[in-house]
Amino acid sequence: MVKEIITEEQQKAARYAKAMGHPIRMYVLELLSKQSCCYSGDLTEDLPIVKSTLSQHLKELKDAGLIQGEIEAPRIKYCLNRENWKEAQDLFRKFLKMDSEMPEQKCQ
Amino acid sequence: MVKEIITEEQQKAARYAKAMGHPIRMYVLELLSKQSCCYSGDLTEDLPIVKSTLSQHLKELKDAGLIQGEIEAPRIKYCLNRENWKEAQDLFRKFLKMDSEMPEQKCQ
DNA sequence: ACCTTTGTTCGTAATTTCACGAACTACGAA
DNA sequence: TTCGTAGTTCGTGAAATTACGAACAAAGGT
Repeated sequence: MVKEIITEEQQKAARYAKAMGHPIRMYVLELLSKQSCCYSGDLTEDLPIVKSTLSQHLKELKDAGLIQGEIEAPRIKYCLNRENWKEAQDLFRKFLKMDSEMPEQKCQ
Repeated sequence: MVKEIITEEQQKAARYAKAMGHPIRMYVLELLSKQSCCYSGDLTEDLPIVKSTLSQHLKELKDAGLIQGEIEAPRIKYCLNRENWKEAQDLFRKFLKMDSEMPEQKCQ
């Protein structure tokens, strides 16, 4: 689906971006970046989706490595996966910084 | 598909993230953030996809507002859409900065 | 043991994404 | 005007995404 000219970093950044590519997931990430943790139940109360759909979104974030769940019976406590969150931050920062202020560069 | 608790900014950020959510598109964006413009033909030579597929990816980036094409017959010159690129940068910067260094915050 | 709460998994359906090749369009050059 | 180059659009599948409700699993409280 890709090739060697596409770097490992681009692959990773795309993976994270994809996980961030939905308003619900963006909302969850932003919440978790502000308040350290949350429970699925609290989210379903605020969000316009049923719990099973939310569960899928959380799974996507989990699969992408951006969040992690910790059992705290009978609930599950969700937090950011700090390690990967940092990696995503670094990747995006690098990516975003990339062109900050460029006059007129070569065109091809 | 969403609701009011999800902010306009989150919607926008998610839209940009979605467009960035594929290695090919990430590659193109990174290239354009480095070299100001490129042509589709140059890309197809390097990338492992045929031109019609590339055209679709470019269209997605265009629809998301991240790039723009300018006719330069017989080719089309692609550049970043500076205005929206800046908006995306700001949105992500804001988002990424959000938790930079937090000790231990309230959990719900 | 049984019930309640919490969240996941399953089944389903509609939509979107991704990729390809073929056909088409636009435009400059011969 | 005909030809070649550059890129888009169309048609087609396969796969992934999004969403829902129903059923299920886990664990604490009664």
